[in-house]
Parts: sequence; structure tokens; C-alpha cells
Amino acid sequence: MKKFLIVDDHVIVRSGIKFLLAEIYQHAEIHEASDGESATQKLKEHQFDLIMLDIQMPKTDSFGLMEYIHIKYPQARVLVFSVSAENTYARRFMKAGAYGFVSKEAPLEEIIKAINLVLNDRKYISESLAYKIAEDSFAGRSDNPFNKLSPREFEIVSLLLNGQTVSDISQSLNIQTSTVGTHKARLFEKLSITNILGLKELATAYKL
Amino acid sequence: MKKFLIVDDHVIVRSGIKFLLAEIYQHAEIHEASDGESATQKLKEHQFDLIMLDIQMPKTDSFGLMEYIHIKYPQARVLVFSVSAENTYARRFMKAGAYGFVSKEAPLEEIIKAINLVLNDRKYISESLAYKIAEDSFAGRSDNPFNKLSPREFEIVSLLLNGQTVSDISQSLNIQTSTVGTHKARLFEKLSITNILGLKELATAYKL
DNA sequence: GTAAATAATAGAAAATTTTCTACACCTTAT
DNA sequence: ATAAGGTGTAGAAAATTTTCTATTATTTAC
Repeated sequence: MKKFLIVDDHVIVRSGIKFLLAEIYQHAEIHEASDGESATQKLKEHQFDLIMLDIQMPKTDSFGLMEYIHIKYPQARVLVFSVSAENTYARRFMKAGAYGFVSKEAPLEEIIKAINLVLNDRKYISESLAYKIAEDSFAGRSDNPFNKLSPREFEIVSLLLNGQTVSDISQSLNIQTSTVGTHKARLFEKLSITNILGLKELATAYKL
Repeated sequence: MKKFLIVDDHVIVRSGIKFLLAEIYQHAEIHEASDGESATQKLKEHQFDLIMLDIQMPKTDSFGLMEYIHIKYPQARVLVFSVSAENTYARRFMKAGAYGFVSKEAPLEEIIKAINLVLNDRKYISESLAYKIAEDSFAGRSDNPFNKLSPREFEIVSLLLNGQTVSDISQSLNIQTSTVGTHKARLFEKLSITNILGLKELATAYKL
């Protein structure tokens, strides 16, 4: 009989996962924890086969919890859940000993697949995420997308984040607006974003 | 027999709610929609008693959906879900015809209570939220600059923060780009900002 | 019950941004 | 040494956004 632990602060999400697990593993014993503290308590009391860990919990350092589980209970497999398919997090968690990483947005089949694989000691990350990671390391780059930019492009990123418009920038740098436009278009392309908010998000994510 | 519709982009959350509803209402007919489009489709096909609506969905304007439901299917009760207990949103949704507003972080009992009340034509908001709203109106305060905005302006703020351009919005809302432009200019003026990054900052500061 | 303010809407013109194409100048690798 | 690729630059055209002005409801205030 398998033992599961679900760590997530939202009762609705826990129920959803519980329901899902109960469907696949008829005789499973399923426990829940809504924060790091109750999770460590549960870990003391039981020996779990699989831990489903949400990574965004307000009062809990889920990364710390991940490391703790990996050191203290290395036999337990951890499948990490996140709201958005975010590769920065994924890599760190996998490195810290997680066995799988799956987005809450993923279709049911993918989630089930991830659970089954992880329970059989195979690692799992979604295809799109795998692709992203592969793409990054293939380029021999660190994962910081801003490294792809040329000096001039990076300069323009700063000004853009400073709230300057294309024409402001063309004035500051004494170049034509079309030149600024070209730089902007090229850097958006390189960063795979479509608007200033995307840039802001990236900059925040990479603590620029 | 009650008919329910769950609108949420996360399959896990939908399952959680579904499971919960099925427990309380044994013979309920429960439908799901993962975005605005499939939701409107479902609405055409069935007459729902209760609609559980998540307010943060990437590709969907949930506020617009709320208004649409209220106008097109006024008999349907809508219970709005949000990740964080956020009062700015709550008030607007209630005004737009929602019957209840509950946080995903709320304990199960509270969620059940909300569902039951709303199904019996009673409105529901959480105690903490009620308190916040009361506090706000007591102080008669305009502390939150977003309160200065008209409903339409606020709607446009959401879409703008969602990364939509002026023309995207004009399409979504079926109005002219110049109209969107006017709204945008007016709301920028009211919020004393000059660009989208300022809006993003404000939104972050006020936990919008 | 009427006047005044607020809200939602656009048409037209002006301003700005984006796109497309192109060119010269560096590196860099074969 | 030459081709290939990235970089910085724009002109011109196209597309989008902004601004200005104005109309029509709707709400609010007195």
C-alpha cells in the first residue's frame, strides 16, 4: 500500500490531488499538510512513497522543505507542483533532489504520467520544460536570458525599464527612433517577450 | 437536481471543487470550463444554478465573463473564487452581480457555507473581507487609487495588466481603439502615472 | 425636476511606434 | 581571405496609439 503526502496551502487543490490519487491508487493512504510545519510533523509520523509539493505557499519556504526532505528522508520521492511552467524554479528543485516537476496547468494525463513515473523511480519534467532547459544549456549559456543581448540592446533594456519611451531613448542616445525601434524589436525577440510587462517580469525574475 | 459550472484554468482546482460539490450535492450535474470561451459555450447548453468562477485566468477576462453572465443569465448565481483575499476585486465583482466571494485559502467549512448560502439566494463574503470593506467605507477613504476609477476604466486596467495592447482591448470589448485610448488616458491621469510600468507598480503596491 | 458632474463612446488628426529593408562595420571561424 | 554572423545604424511605409473634441446617457446633487 502506497503512502502519499500532499503539501499545499489550498484545501481545494489538496482535494483535487487527493481525489486524483485515490482514483489511481485504490488502496492508497493519503495525508495532507497545509504548510511546512505540519508537513515536517507528518514526515516524522509516516514513511511516504510520494510527496506532492506545491512551490508557492505564503508562509512556507518550499525550497527549504524540499532540501530538508531530500536529506532527512531520501527514500521519499518528491513531485513538485507549480502554478506556471517556470523553468528557473524547476531546475533548482530538481537539483535539490525532486523527482519531478509538473505545472498545475498541465492536462490530467500529464499529471498522472508524472506521478506514475516518479513512483517508479523515474524522473519527470514536462516536455515543454525539458525543451526550454535543453535549449538554454545547448546555447552554452547560463540561464539568464539577458546574456543573449548585445551591449546596446542591454542599454536600451535599462532605459525601457526606467519608463522611457522609444522617443525618449532616441533623444537620450542621440539616435533615430527607428534605430531604437529596431533594437527594441530585436531584444524582445531574443527574450521571447511581446511587451514591456514581459520585460518587467523577466527583469524581476532574474533580479535585474 | 442542481446544475453546477466550474470555471477555472487549473484541472486540479476544478477536480477539487467538483469533488467537494459532489460530496454535498449527491445528485448534482457538474460541468467544467477552463476558459471564457468554453464557459460561454457551456452556458448556452445548460441552465446552471451555480457558477464557480475563478478570477485569475491567463487568457480570460473573468470580469467581462461575470458581467456577461449577469446580463445574459441573471438567474444563475455566481460564486467568485480568488487566490488571495483581495478586497478591490471583491467589491467590483459583487457590484457586477456576483453572489459570493471566497478565497481559495479559506477553510473547507467556509467554502461550503458560501456555496450553500449562494444557492439559497443569500449573498456571501468572508468575514475578513467584510471587515476590510467595512473599514474602507467607514474611513470613506480614497487611499486605494484604483477606487477612483470607473468600472470600465478598471476593466481596462485588468486587461492592460494582462499584457493586452490598446487594439487587443478594443477587440475584446468591441469598442473603438480611440475609446480605449480615451479610457487609458483618463485612468493614467487619475492614477498619476505615465506608462504601463507605473500601472504595474501601483498594482503591485496595492496588491491588485 | 433640473442642473451639474460622471461615464462611455468615437471621429479625425497628430504623434509615436513598429516593421521592413538595407548597409557598413566588426569579429570569428574555416 | 573570405564567408558568415552579430551589431549598430536608419529611411520609408505601415500600423498603432494618443490627443482633442464632442455626443449621448446616466447619476448625483440641490
